[in-house]
Amino acid sequence: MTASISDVALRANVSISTVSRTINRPTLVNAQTRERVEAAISELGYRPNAFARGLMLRKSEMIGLVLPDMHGEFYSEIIRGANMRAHELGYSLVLSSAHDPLDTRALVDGLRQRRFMDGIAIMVAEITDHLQQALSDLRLPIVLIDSDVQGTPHDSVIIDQRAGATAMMRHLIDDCHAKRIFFVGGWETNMDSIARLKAYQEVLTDSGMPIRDEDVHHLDYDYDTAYAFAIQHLPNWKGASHCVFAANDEMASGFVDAAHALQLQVPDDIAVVGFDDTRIARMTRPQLTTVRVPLADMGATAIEMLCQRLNTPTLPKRHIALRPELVTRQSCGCQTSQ
Amino acid sequence: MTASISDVALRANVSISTVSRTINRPTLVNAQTRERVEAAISELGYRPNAFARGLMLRKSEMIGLVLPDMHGEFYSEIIRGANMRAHELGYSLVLSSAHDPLDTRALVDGLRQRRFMDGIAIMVAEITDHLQQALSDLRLPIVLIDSDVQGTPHDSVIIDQRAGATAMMRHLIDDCHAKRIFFVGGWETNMDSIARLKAYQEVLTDSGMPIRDEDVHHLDYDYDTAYAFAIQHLPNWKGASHCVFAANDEMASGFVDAAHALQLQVPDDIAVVGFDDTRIARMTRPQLTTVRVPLADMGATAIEMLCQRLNTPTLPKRHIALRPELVTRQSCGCQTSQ
DNA sequence: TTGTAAGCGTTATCAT
DNA sequence: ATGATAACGCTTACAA
Repeated sequence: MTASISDVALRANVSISTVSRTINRPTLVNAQTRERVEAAISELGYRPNAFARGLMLRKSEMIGLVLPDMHGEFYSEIIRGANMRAHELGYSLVLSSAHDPLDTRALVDGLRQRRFMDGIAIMVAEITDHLQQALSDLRLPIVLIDSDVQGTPHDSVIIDQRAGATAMMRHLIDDCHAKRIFFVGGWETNMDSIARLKAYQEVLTDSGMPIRDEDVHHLDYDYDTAYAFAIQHLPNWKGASHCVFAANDEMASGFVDAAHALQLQVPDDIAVVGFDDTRIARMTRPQLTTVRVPLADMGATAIEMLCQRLNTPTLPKRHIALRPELVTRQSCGCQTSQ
Repeated sequence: MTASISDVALRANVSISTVSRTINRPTLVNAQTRERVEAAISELGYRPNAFARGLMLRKSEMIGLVLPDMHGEFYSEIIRGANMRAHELGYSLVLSSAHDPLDTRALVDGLRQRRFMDGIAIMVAEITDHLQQALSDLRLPIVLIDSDVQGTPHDSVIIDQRAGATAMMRHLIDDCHAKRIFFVGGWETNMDSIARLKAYQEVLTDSGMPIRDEDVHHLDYDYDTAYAFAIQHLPNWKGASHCVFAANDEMASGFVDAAHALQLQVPDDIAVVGFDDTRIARMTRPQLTTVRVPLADMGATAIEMLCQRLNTPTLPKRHIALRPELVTRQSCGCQTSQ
């Protein structure tokens, strides 16, 4: 049987309060008795029982990280960042993800079963009233990740997609002297893709360039789809100072590979840029100019905000937007053309 | 304040035992009182306190997943599989990873701080005596992931690297009629790479083909390194029925891209195959023939074994080896050459 | 500086 | 079928 606090007390010839003090407020106990107690503790291999401790202290130092899905680098980077920061702050991370990204119901049910969490960092594909309700029912500190909900009663971290896409467009026009830019987005309903498209249109307008509907297309974020699409369209799109702005690196990579298959040179016959700065960006030849999205940072920030609120519940609500960063490599042509 | 069991009892005009029964063994309580209690429960929004529950039941239904690192698809797939199975079995996953993959000390300290876990699934880069000791000190059910430790007193899941590499070699020789196969491994000390090299040598020998030292090289698993290396060596390596067997997909992809840069056709001038079947394999042109490593499955299996032991502590120790699966695509040449 | 004792919210045993 | 009551292992006034 595992030793309890009274076993230690017995062995050290003190009361259990002294043992407790030795552990939690060592300065309050006489050096000699403290030594005795510490000896007893290590001899018995005693560890305080976490349940009993939690029962008194009403906290577990565990944080729930709830994600809509777990496939791919996107989520794993968030997890990595969150885990790192949680560890630094002395918290453990309890992972939980829905099977179906859109199944908020299942997600909520999972939350209701919440066991020990002091707070929850949560990312959802779609935030319904039902979910909002469920979240407040939890009566737990909550941080929303990457959900651009206006007037949410919770803290939140998002990524400033608009700023990232704008930086890319400015680079393309100002530095690469692009004359015509094709936009290849992801699913039409995808918030990120929409934000990026908006920036595309704005910068075009601001620069006095025309917005042509036929230059905007929506695919599904997939390499193969983009490759097939590119094989069809690149022959018409090619041209000096022409550029494809893909809404993620996978599609950009598909375009580059398709260009090769068509005997087109990137960036000379057609430039291609991506978004996200995943590993793929550096594994494409030429390497992709892209926008680094601070996913790990977003995870870490979410945890940090949550812990701060745990420590100071009265803190005013905060909504933090993280800025992506332009990463220029060879696929945009500005290096070769200058 | 959050409602407790006695609040419910008060409101439903019953004793706390009846409330507890209503929740845990509903059949033992009269239908009418049960209704009253259930009404009180939902009116108060009552949820049993997990700490108190854990204190009595001596279990949390939480499982620790400990990893040496969290970068990359490798770990994220393990996490994904583990999370899925844990969820299915009604457990939550508590994540924890060392900062430095080799810092077992930090890892152990983290474990000592274990709070609520019923058991732990752990993967370590290197398993020292010190760590072994720490693991037994935990006195917790443990499953080792991907650590080929002989005579470990714990359950374990590993991947049968040997079988995977052998399948690939047989395919290359029997189906693709390769005449000469170059092996490009990862770090020389990497267990996986070593196992794959061993299989390479064995199959060569079994097939009456010579083992040439100059055909075996060790790089660092990285795309860029492989690309640079390939640019140098491919001109000498090329040849009909010549093939590069890279120990992971990243390096294989580097070889393919380098071949293109050198105006070499894959697989006709030189075939290239990889290992792991990561996304990269399908994002390389031609797509990579490779070996699918069941990472998610490994994570899931680890959790499953752990839960089984939790339920039945007397179970004999088990050591499960998961078989990788050959995935033939276009880069090996067997499709075009037949 | 140390000990006593109350209480945290459950479940489980034993009466009734 | 239901209710008292004793654990579970800990923290923390309060007393000494």
